[in-house]
Amino acid sequence: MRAAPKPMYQQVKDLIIGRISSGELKPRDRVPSENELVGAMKVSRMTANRALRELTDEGYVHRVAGRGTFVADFRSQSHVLEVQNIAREIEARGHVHSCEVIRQSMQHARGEIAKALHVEQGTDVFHLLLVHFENGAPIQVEDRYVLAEFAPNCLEQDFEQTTPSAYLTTIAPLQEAEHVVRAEHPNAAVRQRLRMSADEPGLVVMRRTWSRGRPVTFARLHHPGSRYELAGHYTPPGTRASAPSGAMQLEKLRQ
Amino acid sequence: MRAAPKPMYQQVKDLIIGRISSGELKPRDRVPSENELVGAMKVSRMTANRALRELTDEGYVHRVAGRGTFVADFRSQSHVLEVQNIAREIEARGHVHSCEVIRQSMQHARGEIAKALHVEQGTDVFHLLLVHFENGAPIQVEDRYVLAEFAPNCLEQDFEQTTPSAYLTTIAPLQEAEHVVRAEHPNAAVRQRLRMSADEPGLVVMRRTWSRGRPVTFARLHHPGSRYELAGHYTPPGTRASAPSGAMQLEKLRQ
DNA sequence: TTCTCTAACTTGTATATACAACCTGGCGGA
DNA sequence: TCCGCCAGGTTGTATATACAAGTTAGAGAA
Repeated sequence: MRAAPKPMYQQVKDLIIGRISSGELKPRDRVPSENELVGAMKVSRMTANRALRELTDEGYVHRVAGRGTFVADFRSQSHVLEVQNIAREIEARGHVHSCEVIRQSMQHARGEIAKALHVEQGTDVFHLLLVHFENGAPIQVEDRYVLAEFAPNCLEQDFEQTTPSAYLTTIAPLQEAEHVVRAEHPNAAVRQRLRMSADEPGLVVMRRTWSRGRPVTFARLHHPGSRYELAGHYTPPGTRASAPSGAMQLEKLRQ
Repeated sequence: MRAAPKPMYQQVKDLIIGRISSGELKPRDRVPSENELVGAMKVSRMTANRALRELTDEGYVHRVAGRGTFVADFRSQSHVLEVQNIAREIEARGHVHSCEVIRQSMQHARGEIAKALHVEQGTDVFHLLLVHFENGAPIQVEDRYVLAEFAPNCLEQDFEQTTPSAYLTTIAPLQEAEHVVRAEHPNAAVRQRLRMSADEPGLVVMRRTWSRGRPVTFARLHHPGSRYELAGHYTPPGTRASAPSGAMQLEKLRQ
């Protein structure tokens, strides 16, 4: 059985993606121009153009006529981060975000953490426990584990200034994300940090993120049900949205 | 001020999208071939090819070499329906889905319903109230409003056989979706139908869907927190997933 | 009738070429 | 020195052409 040879435009795409995934090309770095690819890979300019254009659609790179092609800032507004950056979300509402670091330590992964990150029991991981505030009111407890190998200088970061998700995206592209949303009563420790009453339901987002083909971080995000909700708006690519800031409108509707 | 003329490939795309949105072209209908577009719109074949190729990437059409281009089945596995079809979701788990219709009536939209659907107070809407069961256990109360003008024969449907969302997608493409997820205590009526205990938190998904540029349906989906959770897996387009059925794995992780 | 093969049409890819618009650095003049 | 302009590189689009490969309908043979 012979593998069908990949089309040239796909080979060009794979080359660029490979350099980005490996870290050889970092965000804002310049990607070879169409003409350079013509010379280097012996393809026509149209083929190089198609490859770079598709990489643009897929969010890997960003092109400016007259200047060149550049590795995209990981992932400016892509789905992957849609739920992720709570600081930006709060600021977008015009409110003040602040954050308190409860724990920032190195641990050995055990049980479900090792399982979630696909590593052996005992592998080094960083454990972060933060509380995020919106205008002074606690709105999220972030309980996060990060593969130590992936983010070696995690302990030196000041997460009261930069959220973990913002920090992690500066290290490498986040390529896949998985989340599970659940309603449940938080345990006493979380409830106290979120200043929730005993019978208030909590909204928990469990989130796992991949980079370079393997899971690198796993987080449990606890929210008070009375003060937090998740909103999403999906438009098929290539359509201009017809809903004027739709999510905001729905947020106003109370049952 | 002169509007810059749109590029030809975009004009071709707009033409096809227009015919699909208007209903002139229905799912599985044949779309003009590249050569027909060359003749009809005076463009080169490469330009027609680019237009149809991008429409493929965006999920509007589906192409088969040798046969032609066809309007895609709305929306086979796109984001828009990701959360939507609970019957398929339950069957995918190998469980049995059943459904009980509590109410199926015509009403006049008032208050927040009229607001959510962007129509005048008193506009005709259908009100559906269903309970979905997984292996006999109630798992979702679906409280849905549908614009009567959009789905005139809504009262004749047997929703115990076909879920409303499956039915609605046969009428017209669902182009945009918006949802808000919230944890809250359900009211007594919902709690009773879902056989929830008094202090069990509920997971509510409020969902609004657009077709042909306007909102056509608005639904509140109530779930018992102990038996239901939302899972999502995002992969940037053009990447092959590296997580083996990732969402299923995370589902196993209990705190 | 039934089967086979071919002609015609379809998409998928690749190249060479062309022109427009945009951006930057550097040269030359004031 | 400072400013303006232009050359050359970059992307964006469009066309004409070519060949490969998948599909189908129908002609023609058995």
